[in-house]
Amino acid sequence: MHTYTNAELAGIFQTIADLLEIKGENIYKILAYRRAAESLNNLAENVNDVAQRGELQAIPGVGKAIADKISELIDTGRLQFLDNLSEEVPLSLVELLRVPDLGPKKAALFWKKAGITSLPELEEAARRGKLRELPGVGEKSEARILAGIEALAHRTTRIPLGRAYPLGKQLVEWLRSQPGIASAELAGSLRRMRETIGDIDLVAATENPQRIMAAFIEHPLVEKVYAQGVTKTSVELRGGIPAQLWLHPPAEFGTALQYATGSKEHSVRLREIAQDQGFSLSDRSLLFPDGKEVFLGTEAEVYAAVGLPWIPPEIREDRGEIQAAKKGQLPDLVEPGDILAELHTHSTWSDGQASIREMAVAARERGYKVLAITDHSASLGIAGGMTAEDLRRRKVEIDQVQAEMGDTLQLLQGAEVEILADGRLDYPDDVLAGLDIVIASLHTGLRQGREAATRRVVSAIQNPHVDILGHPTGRLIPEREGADLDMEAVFSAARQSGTALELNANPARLDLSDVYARRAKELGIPLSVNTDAHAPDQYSLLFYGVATARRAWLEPQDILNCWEPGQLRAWLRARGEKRA
DNA sequence: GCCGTTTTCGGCCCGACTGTTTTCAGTCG
Repeated sequence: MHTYTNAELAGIFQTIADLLEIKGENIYKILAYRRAAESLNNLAENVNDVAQRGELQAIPGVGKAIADKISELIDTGRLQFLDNLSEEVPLSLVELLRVPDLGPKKAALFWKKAGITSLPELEEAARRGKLRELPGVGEKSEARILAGIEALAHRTTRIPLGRAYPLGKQLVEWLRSQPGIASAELAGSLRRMRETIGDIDLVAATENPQRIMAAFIEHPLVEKVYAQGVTKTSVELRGGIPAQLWLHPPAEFGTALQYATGSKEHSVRLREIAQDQGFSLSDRSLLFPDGKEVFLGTEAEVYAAVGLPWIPPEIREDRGEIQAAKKGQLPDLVEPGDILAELHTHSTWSDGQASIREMAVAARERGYKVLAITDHSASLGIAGGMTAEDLRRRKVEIDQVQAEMGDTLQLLQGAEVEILADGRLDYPDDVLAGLDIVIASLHTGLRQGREAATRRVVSAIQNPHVDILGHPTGRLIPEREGADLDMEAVFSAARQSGTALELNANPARLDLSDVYARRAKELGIPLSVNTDAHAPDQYSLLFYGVATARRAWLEPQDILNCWEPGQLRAWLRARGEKRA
């Protein structure tokens, strides 16, 4: 019995798809492997559990053949099919596909005609000018490949949302300010608000693309121009972030924006529906068999054309949104304005940079009705954690600020208490009982094994004083994976005790992830979207948390922070009474 | 290889751009 994470299995099937593609296998077979891999990545439940129940074929895109392969991997830790395949096609060829503009056909060519099987060999051949001797490869291609290899070496794979979004927004606003631009929007994974993005996609509507493109490549953020066309231009921004701008006439803006937003999988589904209804859908238009072409200026018209309501970009991932839209059952997604409470903040009593009063005033200005001050507990020395005595003194200050705020803002006495290495909490129960709200979080010992880490988190969840599990996995994007947790065990414990799970809004965390948060919702576990603000300006990070909550299909009733103060206090009180 | 209120067999999305080409193949999103 071998255990794999969903991502590991997905990676194996992606590799199989890559190898088959280099081999020149039927494209639809390859797509089937890719679809199965994508599906595994989107699966919130661990695939080992699904396998144990014998329900692998219930996973979308997994049929008998792939289900058998998953079972073989879990049973034996190996896959005969892959072993045989890699005898035929060297595994190391897969890394060539990471080079931009180098696909399976070129990889096969380099391998068969020049004996190249790895990235270093490819680089060497390109340097010596050997590639240009091959059919269909010229000097330009050779230079591009060399440049691509160099770019790979110093590119941080995917870009965190928090880094890309401000840049994207700046460019969109610049576009909108240009004369002759009818509209401009973010597109791609950035508009869908994925936690990391590959490049910044922009779409704008204009009748004068030449002039806009010319101005775009002169923008101060643009460092390099990869490719420039009339409808599409690819550039690299300062800091090595790739960006693309598509320009379309205003009449085509709807189809263009839909197309550029994706996801690819979502758009494939839309096109299938269009095909069924007897027309084809492209980024330009709807095309009917009699040659009639229909242009659509808004996305809503595109969706209406295939008989669907407009679908919010954040859920366009082919994770059931098309089916839900067909049935008129799209979720009523949470919006920033629905958030009435911030339940995870720090003040100068631990590692925050602002006083309780400053945090409270700023919260009131944002229109919040409830603010919890949740400073760190003592053992987190690096963050100036508070002793029980500190808590008593802080209470006096919170009470003072509360008196100043009157009934405009309700302050909650809280703490973010460490979950210690052995699973105990950093404050004794009688101290926890004296607080209005308790968040329990992991900050240390994240490299413990799966069993120990899970036991730790589960025991914190089961402590009746704990209301919210803070940033549950402890991951940091992009550099740290987070604790290796058996998430199903965590969910099951949370469901049983009614403990809420946090969706930490900091773009470096976004923890729980969209996939896990959606799973939690499905299980009826309450979620709490918080910024973990250490200063008033960090309240604005809420935007990223809400976006991720939307990706998780969360509605206001699923989130503590959207509840009216009375309902929230009643929930906290009820948990308090259960403790007593 | 997957999948089905048309189907268990025969489909499976579409177009732009680039480079190396005299009409197209490969890559990308």
